[in-house]
Amino acid sequence: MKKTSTRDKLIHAMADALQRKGLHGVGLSELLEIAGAPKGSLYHHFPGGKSELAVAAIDHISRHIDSLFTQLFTQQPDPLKALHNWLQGALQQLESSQFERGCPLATIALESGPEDLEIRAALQRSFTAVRQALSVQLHAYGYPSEQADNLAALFVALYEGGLLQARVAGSSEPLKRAATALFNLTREQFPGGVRP
Amino acid sequence: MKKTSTRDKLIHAMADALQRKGLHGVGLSELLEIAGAPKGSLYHHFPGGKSELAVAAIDHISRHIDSLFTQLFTQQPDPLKALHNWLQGALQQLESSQFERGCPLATIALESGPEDLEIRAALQRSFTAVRQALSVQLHAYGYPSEQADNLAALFVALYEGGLLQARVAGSSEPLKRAATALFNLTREQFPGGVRP
DNA sequence: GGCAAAATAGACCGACCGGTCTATATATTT
DNA sequence: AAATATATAGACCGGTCGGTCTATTTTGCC
Repeated sequence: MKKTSTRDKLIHAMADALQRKGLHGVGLSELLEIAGAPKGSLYHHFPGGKSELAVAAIDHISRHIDSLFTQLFTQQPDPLKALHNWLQGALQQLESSQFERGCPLATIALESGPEDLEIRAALQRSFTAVRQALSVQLHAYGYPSEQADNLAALFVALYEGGLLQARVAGSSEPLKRAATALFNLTREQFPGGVRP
Repeated sequence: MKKTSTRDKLIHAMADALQRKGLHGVGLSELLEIAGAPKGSLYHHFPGGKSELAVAAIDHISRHIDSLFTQLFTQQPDPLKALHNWLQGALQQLESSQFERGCPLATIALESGPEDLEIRAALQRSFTAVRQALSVQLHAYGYPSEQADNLAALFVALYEGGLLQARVAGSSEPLKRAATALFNLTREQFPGGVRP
């Protein structure tokens, strides 16, 4: 019953590879084998080759994050708690993959150079959107927009930096510790959990 | 007057490449050209090839960070201010390189898989040492050791996640915002700048 | 000076890289 | 059914990858 188009299978294969090993870490042959597609299909759907596929995968991931956020913030209106849930989810994914699957965009973000114009543009869009979405929620929660922007950047940094550390450590401890520190700080800012 | 040994030139070339493009992003030929050395020298000094050189570079970088820390914490006994200086330095390096030079260990940290045993071990050592050094300073400053550990992990996350965001954005703003948010939070914890 | 160890030098190798190209099959449209 | 666009299929290519190997030069030591 799976009607997954070849195009989508390619995008998924690339997205998965990006999360696990990054752009330079996967070869086309590996990608094609996973997707179960021949080379012709790749260059039919993505004439720009590997990097065009990467851009498509980044966009796909970005949309996924977006829908995940709306889901999280709907289930849990307190954005700090929603953010906590977000980190929990990321952590679980990391653990259940033996610390292989971190942030799906981080590796290619660091691998890409200024010459990778479109990849960089896609990444920039995605990260900006994430910070924006977070900031909106924090602002609605009561933070002045300047503070909300700052806090949004800090949360993304916590996510990226925490996952990176956890991956290297082969343990969730660093991310848990960093998250605890940040949540304690924000909690102390609003003692009793009441917002200003 | 330069007495730099070939071995050191190779390590430096690799360290620089790791910071700019990561392990998969550089070829041996490029490395050798930068170092001004032939292939024979590489495999003479590092029989394990590229990855052994990478380990040596990671260790080198780790030692560098270590000495940078002792310097920073000596100049500025208040660890929060020292940490601020640390971020300032990283930011300046990032800016003055057109956002090419971020954390020298982050890219390879994300690229490496569990199969890269020694690289992972070297990275783990290095990150653990950094957190440890930070924690010690925070503890000496008055934080209970548990909190100090947590805060150390958070600061490293801020550094890694902030640099990553700044790199993608092509702007220091995300890191500056994240840092501002964190320093405001820690400042509010000790109103007036006095510790508990 | 003579000799061994260390280091430099680079030709060479097979494997794999991303990418191109032609041929065939499958829908879609008329 | 014929014609046309869309998609699949994979052989093939030049270039580069990391790595090996032999030859030569430089260094340190007696």
